[in-house]
Amino acid sequence: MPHRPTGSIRAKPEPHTRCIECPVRELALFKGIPEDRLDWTQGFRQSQYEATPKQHLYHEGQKADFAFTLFAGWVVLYKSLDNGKRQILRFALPGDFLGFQPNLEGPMSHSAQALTTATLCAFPRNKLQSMFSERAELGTRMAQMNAQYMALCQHHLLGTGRKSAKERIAFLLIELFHRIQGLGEIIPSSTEHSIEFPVAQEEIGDAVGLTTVHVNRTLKELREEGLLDIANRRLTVHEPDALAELAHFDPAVLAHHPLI
Amino acid sequence: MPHRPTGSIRAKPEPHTRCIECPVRELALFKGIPEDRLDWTQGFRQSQYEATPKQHLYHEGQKADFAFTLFAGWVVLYKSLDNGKRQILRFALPGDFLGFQPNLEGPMSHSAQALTTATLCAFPRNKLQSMFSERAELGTRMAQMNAQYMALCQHHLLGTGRKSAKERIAFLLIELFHRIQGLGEIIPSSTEHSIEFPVAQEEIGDAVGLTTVHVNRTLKELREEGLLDIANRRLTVHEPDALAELAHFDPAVLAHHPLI
DNA sequence: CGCTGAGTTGATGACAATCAACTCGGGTGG
DNA sequence: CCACCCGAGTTGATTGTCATCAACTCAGCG
Repeated sequence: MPHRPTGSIRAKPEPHTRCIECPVRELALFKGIPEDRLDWTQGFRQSQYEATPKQHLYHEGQKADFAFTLFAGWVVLYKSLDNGKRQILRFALPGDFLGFQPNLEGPMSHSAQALTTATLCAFPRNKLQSMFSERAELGTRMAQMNAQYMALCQHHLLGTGRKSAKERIAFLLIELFHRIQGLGEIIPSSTEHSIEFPVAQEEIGDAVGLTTVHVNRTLKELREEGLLDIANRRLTVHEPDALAELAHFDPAVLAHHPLI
Repeated sequence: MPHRPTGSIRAKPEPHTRCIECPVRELALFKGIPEDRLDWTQGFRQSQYEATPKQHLYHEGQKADFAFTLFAGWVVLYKSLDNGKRQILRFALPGDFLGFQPNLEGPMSHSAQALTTATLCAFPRNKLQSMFSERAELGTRMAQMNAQYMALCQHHLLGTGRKSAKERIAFLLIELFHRIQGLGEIIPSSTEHSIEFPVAQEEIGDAVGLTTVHVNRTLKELREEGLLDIANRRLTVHEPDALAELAHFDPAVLAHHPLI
């Protein structure tokens, strides 16, 4: 599966959401920026984009023009091997920042692909440098967000390295369940026990390092144990506590922490 | 293997190295800070510490008093599972920053343990907050360093998820080889083809997600193929290019990139 | 109505874990 | 000084988890 480009990014038709009324602002990079400075932040925002399912935002190994704040939808970040295998690094959800890396000008270290229709706020990469130098507290905020993503990445590393198939899958599902629940009203269609879940079994496999066949069998086990159900692009978690325990998952790691 | 505390951190006897003469300053958090401001940075530095092999700097799940810049020696960062397994997240080398995470006041997300005698520069965690707000470019620098560590973490995730035992081990070894080589004269005892390597097979296993037995067999294969040798706490890489190719390793990911 | 992509199931095999025994070198204490 | 001890490394035999290959179901859709 080469995971090729499927088109380029298209600007969303006007009107664009303004920073001041942005639903995810307090989750995202501009958290803590005073309201009277939001005209400044808006100046750095090239415009809003809409991506269609399977569309790539940027490609591993190629230079990219933009970094993004995700407004709505799901995006996967992944790395590929030349034998066709891929590893999903992160499921990006609304509020997440995509595309920050040490060398802002260099080729991307990974690819980003929309899983659903996704709305994004685009920042020209060549302006990020001056954005960070003009308002240096953005650097601290970026460091904090990055540290959060790092914590997630480290949890998955622990999982793929040291947990069984069942534990890994359980961890991924309960993690995504909690992350979506944490977004609250921003994701309207979630209920106490279920969330919209536009993730195929193949993607679960690519995230936890298993084949689709084995993911399928493992999901069947979890289903038969009454822990969860996946049907119609919807994940229902019947026993969140039992699932969390099986997965060695602690919801505290997802909490939003102060720093800015 | 419970990996328990093995003592608490001891202050290094005077005199302490001053920031201005710090050998790793340009690799570390204070890169780019003008020389005439280094008295300021020094004010945040509690003091220097010396850790002995196997000693812990902080423990997963417990609060810690300090974050550190590593001066000299090797430190491993790892997470544990209650069944006794552990996953090494990163081998920290001189210049690396240890202990930054989203909630500076909360319990540590992972443990840090010295592999060799290690010299560290300690920052009280409760002062980090004000350090970042007083000189906000430190935030940007921290974000950049974190992004670098993130890239490493993602490479390892790709490895444990999608590569064979041989590829993973090859990757880890060539990565550490290049990182040490990149430190140049700071690590005097390295030569063109060999570096000091205080890493036991058990630690290699904990890093790449394999048992010591399997690490041993795989190292034997690599040795018999003439790619490398490990003996007397020293790693010799006979065929760096072949090893890098086997590992799908690109040295460019370790390059130091500008941002500050 | 047949096509397609995702999901499901079975049979088989490979890779790595596990269990167990043994070597070897460095350090310690008798 | 030597014997013993211990931790790290090495090797063999066996088991188990997950990959691979292949076939088939099923729902959605042109």
